[in-house]
Amino acid sequence: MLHYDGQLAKTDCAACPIRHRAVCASCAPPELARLEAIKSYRTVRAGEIVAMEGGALDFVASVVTGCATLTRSLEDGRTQMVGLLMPGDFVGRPGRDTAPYEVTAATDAVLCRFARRPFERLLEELPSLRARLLEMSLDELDAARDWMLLLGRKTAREKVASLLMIVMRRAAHGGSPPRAELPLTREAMASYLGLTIETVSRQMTALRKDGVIVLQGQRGLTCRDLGALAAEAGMDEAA
Amino acid sequence: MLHYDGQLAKTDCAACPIRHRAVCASCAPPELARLEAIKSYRTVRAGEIVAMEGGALDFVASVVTGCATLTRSLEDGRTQMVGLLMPGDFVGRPGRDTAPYEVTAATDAVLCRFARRPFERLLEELPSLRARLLEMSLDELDAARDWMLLLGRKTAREKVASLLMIVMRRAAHGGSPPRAELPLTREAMASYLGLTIETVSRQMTALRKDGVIVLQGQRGLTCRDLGALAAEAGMDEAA
DNA sequence: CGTATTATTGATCGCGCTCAAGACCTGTGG
DNA sequence: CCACAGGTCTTGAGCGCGATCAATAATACG
Repeated sequence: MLHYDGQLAKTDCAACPIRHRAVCASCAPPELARLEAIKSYRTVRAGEIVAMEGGALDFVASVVTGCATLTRSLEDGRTQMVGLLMPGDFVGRPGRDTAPYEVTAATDAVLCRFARRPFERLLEELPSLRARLLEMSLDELDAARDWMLLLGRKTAREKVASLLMIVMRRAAHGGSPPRAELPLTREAMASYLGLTIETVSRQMTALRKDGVIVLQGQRGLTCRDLGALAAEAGMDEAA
Repeated sequence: MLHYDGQLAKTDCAACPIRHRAVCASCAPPELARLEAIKSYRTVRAGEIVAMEGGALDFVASVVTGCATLTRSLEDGRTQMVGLLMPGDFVGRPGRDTAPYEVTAATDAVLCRFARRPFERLLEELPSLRARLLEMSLDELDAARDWMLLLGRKTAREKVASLLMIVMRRAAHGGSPPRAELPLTREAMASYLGLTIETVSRQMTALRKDGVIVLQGQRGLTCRDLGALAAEAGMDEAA
């Protein structure tokens, strides 16, 4: 994983690791220059709250490195993760000035931030930016709907396997056998899956004992047979 | 509820009941004319499948009257509703030609359809159309995230109360006490909530016996105290 | 080292599912 | 009018999955 601390302000967009995936992906160089003029990087530490549920959100941002989560809560403290943001993903909502959910850094992370107002103006002026944001929003919506199927109908074992599949797809360093570092604590996994920490832990143990996965320490994850994991997850094998 | 059968082809957009809410809401008259040139109405009967999961979807549409649902399924038949479309809501996904979920009419419904290709071209040419679709997609995403909190963390009683709140907000005929017709069968409610039919039925009975709601027949619903219902749902009272 | 945090494992409980029966509602035909 | 069928909804009895409560183990950090 790249570390930008210190030299971040100097990084230009052409060298950005998420140049081709983020909201700016389809901007041509002149458009990119407009965005670059209003951007600023911000490093946040694991656990840091970036925006409060119901609080002001006067910027939007792309996740450059690391991992952030969106969570919603009930008054009595029950919480549910409603978004998992990986590098390239977009935070914030143009046209609204308060956050409907809490945004938290799951790991140390770097954000590429834009003040909301100037970004909204650019959104009106740059068709490729608007088109890309629409495309990303529709992808998010599809992902949210898959997630709803998971929350509503899958068993605990299927839920855990599904999350591991998602992580392997998005965070696996290429290599054989496929390997990844879990960006989430057990608590965050439980929040994602609508389960308790204990149940997540038990299912991880069960998948390990059944030979579906191998764990290295608390975060390391290897899976020799992604097809078997997908089957446990009740997903199409189209990994 | 309005019935358009027969005279549908003649209805012009200016008289459309969803003119100010649908994807066309922010189009000026000249833009509207472009849309009007490619639209066609389609009436579907309750229960009719509009698009198959994984099947071709060569059109997009607005729901004019009635109610449609989006559902995703696991291979063994478990299904979860992932979208509930009321008048004004948008069906389909520009830029993708297969449906990632099944689209079904929950009640008799009227759709205002646009062939996908021509609609995509208009999307590129009409900024107000694109802006409105982006806004609607972001609203859908927020709604999906609320729904995820419901699926992951709410009890059966809270889930049922939440659904009744949503219906009262969106479908209640103004009047005191607030009254609405449920557009969903018990089966559809269960699919929405990630519950079984039996549990939905039991919770409806419990809410009735506790005086929170009054049922007229199988579909009629009256609620004298929306605040009490919101409290049962674990929602903010901002109805 | 000691302390705090995070993860695992065990024992028990209870909510919502399953299986089953019966009630109600609607339409059809005699 | 009733008889019957097919569907939808309600109600009951019992069970099992995942939650809860509790203790222990592993890891991180001063």
